[in-house]
Order: sequence, then C-alpha cells, then structure tokens
Amino acid sequence: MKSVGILTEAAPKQSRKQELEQKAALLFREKGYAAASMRDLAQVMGIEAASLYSHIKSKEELLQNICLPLAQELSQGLKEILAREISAREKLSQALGLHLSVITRNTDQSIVFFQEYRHLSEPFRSEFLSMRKEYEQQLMLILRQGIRNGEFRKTDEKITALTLLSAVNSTPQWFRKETGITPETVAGLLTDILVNGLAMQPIASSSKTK
Amino acid sequence: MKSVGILTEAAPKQSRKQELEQKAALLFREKGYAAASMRDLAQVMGIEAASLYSHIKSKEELLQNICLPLAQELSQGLKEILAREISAREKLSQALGLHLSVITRNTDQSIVFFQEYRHLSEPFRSEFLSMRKEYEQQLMLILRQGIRNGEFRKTDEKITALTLLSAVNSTPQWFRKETGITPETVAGLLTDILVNGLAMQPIASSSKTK
DNA sequence: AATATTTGCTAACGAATGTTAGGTAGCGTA
DNA sequence: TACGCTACCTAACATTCGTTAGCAAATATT
Repeated sequence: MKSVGILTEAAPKQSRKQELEQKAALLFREKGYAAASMRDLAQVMGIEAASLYSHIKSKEELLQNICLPLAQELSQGLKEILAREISAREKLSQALGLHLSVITRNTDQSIVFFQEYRHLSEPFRSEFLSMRKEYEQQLMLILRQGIRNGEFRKTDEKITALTLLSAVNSTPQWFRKETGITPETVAGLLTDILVNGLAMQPIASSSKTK
Repeated sequence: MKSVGILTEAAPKQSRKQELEQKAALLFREKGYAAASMRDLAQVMGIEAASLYSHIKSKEELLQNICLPLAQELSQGLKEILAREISAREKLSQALGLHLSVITRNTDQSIVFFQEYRHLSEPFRSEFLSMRKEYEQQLMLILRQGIRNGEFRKTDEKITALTLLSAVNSTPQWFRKETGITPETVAGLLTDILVNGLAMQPIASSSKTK
C-alpha cells in the first residue's frame, strides 16, 4: 500500500476495486448491464477479462455494489426526514433535496440503479423492489399529510408521488458536474417547478375542484 | 388469406407478424432487449426459435418496428400542435395530452422505446436521437413562448422541458388500461399537477423572482 | 531475508447467443 | 391436380458469454 503511516487502518485495500466499480457503473450506464461484457469492462480497465476475478466474485456482484448502497442511502435519508416535526411542504422540499443530492453525486450509479435493477438475482431483486415500494409510500404519506393540512391541492397521491419521483430521477440523465451547476441549485429549481407549478397564477382560483 | 375479395391488396400477410411484434414488445419490456433471447420469444409464441425467421429478418428488426412508428407518431403530432395559433398554455396542454395518449395506448412499446433505443444499430440510433432532440427543443419553444407571454413563470426552459418529459414518460410504468382510468384522465391529472403545481397557493405572490 | 498479498497473465471450459440451411405439411388459388 | 405461399420443423454453425484453473511478478508486511 501507499502512504499509510503507523496504525494501518481501514483505508487501503479498496482503491483498485473501487475503481473497477466506478468504471463498471459508467459502462453499465452506457451499454446496459446485459449488453456490457466482462471483456468490455476489462478493456476499460486495461487488463484481461479473467483478471477481473482477482477483485470480484461475479459480474452481478458489481451490480449489487452499485445499487444497494444507493438504495440504502436514499431509504434511510427519507426515513429521517419523515420523522421530523415540520410542515408537509418542508418535508417534501427536504426529501426532494436529499434525493437529488444523492443521485446527482452518483449519476452513473443512479442510472444503473434505476434502469438495471431487474438484473439482480432473486433475493436482491425482491429486496430492492420492496424498498422502492416503501420509499414511494413514504412519499405518498407526505403528500397525504399536506393535502389534509391544506398545504397541497387535492390530487391523486399515488400518481403524484410517482410523477414527482420520475421527474427527479431523470436528472442524472442531463446533470453534469462540470457545468458548475450544483445539486442544490437543481434541487431548488425542480422543487420550485413541481411545488409551485409552471403557471403564473393558478388561473381561476379554486372553482375547479373536480 | 382470409376474407379478401377481388383485388387482393396490401391488407393480409400481417397478423402473425404483428402478434410477434406485440409479444416482442412485452418481452423486451420485461427483460430488456439485450437479455431477452430469441428462444425466449419463440417460447412465448409457442414455436421454435429458428421459426421466427420466417416472419422477420433479425432481432433488431423487431426493435425497429417497435420504436420507429412510435417516434414518428409523437414527432408529427407535436409538430402539428406547434403550428396552431393558440396560447402557450393551450399548446402545452395539448402536447402533453397527445403525448400521453400515444404512450398510454402503447405501454409496452413506449417503455421499450424509452429504455432500449440505444440497442438500435447505427443509422437508426442516431436518427432516433436527433428526433428526440428536436422533440425536446420544440417543447422548449412552447415554454419559451409562454414565459415571454407571461403565461408561465420564469424557469430554466431546458431543465423544465426535460423534467416535464420524464414525468409524462413514466406513466406507462404504472398505467393499466384495465383499471378503467382513461388516458385522457391521466393527461388531465398530470397536466394539472405540472402546470398548476402542488401548492395550494403560490405562497408569497411574486417577490421571489430570482 | 522470508513471507503473504495483490494484481495480473494465458488457456480453456461449457453454456447460450443470433442466425442459416434445407426440408415438410397444410392451405388457398389457378 | 398442380402450384405457390405461409408457417413451422430439425440440425447445426460460428461467436460470444461468464467464469475457472494454474501460474508469475511485483509489492507490502514481518
């Protein structure tokens, strides 16, 4: 290892494997998990395909290591926000902000996470799906609370939650760190659009309840 | 052939091939294009894999026949709306309505269209991407017009357009025809959410310009 | 200096992939 | 009855796939 003094601890040992996972995320993002071959990945790494197995146990292990940490970070974050004693509007804002912060900091991983999870083998795939379902339902909970409060207009909670999610989940597709725009700016813009809408004014007040 | 009188023309010959393309769309949706094998497809059709080639030239021809008609229908529809002399708000509403109408009537095809286009081989893939770019830019045009008019609030047109698109493009993921909810209802709900926002009132009028 | 770990190699495996060749049974039309 | 077309079959092909075995060199640890 390199540049570790006394008390060699926790730090080293990764590096090469992490580089592999990062390159794998980019490759899976670009070609899709199924269409990306281990020989493709080896080429990106500058080694032979068989050599990859010095670092990993299988191709799917890569997918798991890309998806699962992201899933947990999102899941745990939302759970914490849900517990706070703040308005629904504030909860939604924080939830979208955190969500965007996580996925814009991990664009390649997020895209793989959203699009390739189905190639996880069986215990993991189901686990992933139930985590997602829980996540969606917690978001619906925030919406329901806001509607009951009178903070939000009366909408179909499920459709609204799914629409919000897919709107924010698409950001990794166009977000680039190099352009200078920060995750926080994106979060602000998107939250504003989704919460306040596009229209200049809500047209004819509240006559259209149905 | 069946039920063709004199002047046997253009009509027949499809049927089985159309069934194939429909089943292929469902299969590609569920497993992804790359992970769905011709043997999988054959099994769904109840025949042997080699027999598929009595109907098609290649696996990719299936993907093309799923993606391209959809792309053209969407593209042409938006172009027509763009030419009408109506308010930006009305244009946006009609654009989202048409878009949703097309994709909710073809849920399997739409999901394949959105997620698997990258597996098209080269002339087609680039063609697809430029059509999408044009589509996005036309949507931005509507937004820009609305912002200039004062119909819409001042937002980043590009981000807003992409966010709107991804919001509506996710509907095939949850939309089911059997539940009785119509594409028009969905269009109404989503347009309302996106245009008018979630909030009960636009909070503090127009002090926050930046 | 001896040892263990990391990182890579070549060669090869069995399985699965898309696809072609060549044939056949059934059916509608002439 | 003969013909042509549709829709399928079996057998097989070349290629690519993920992965394993066994080995070697460098690097880090003791």
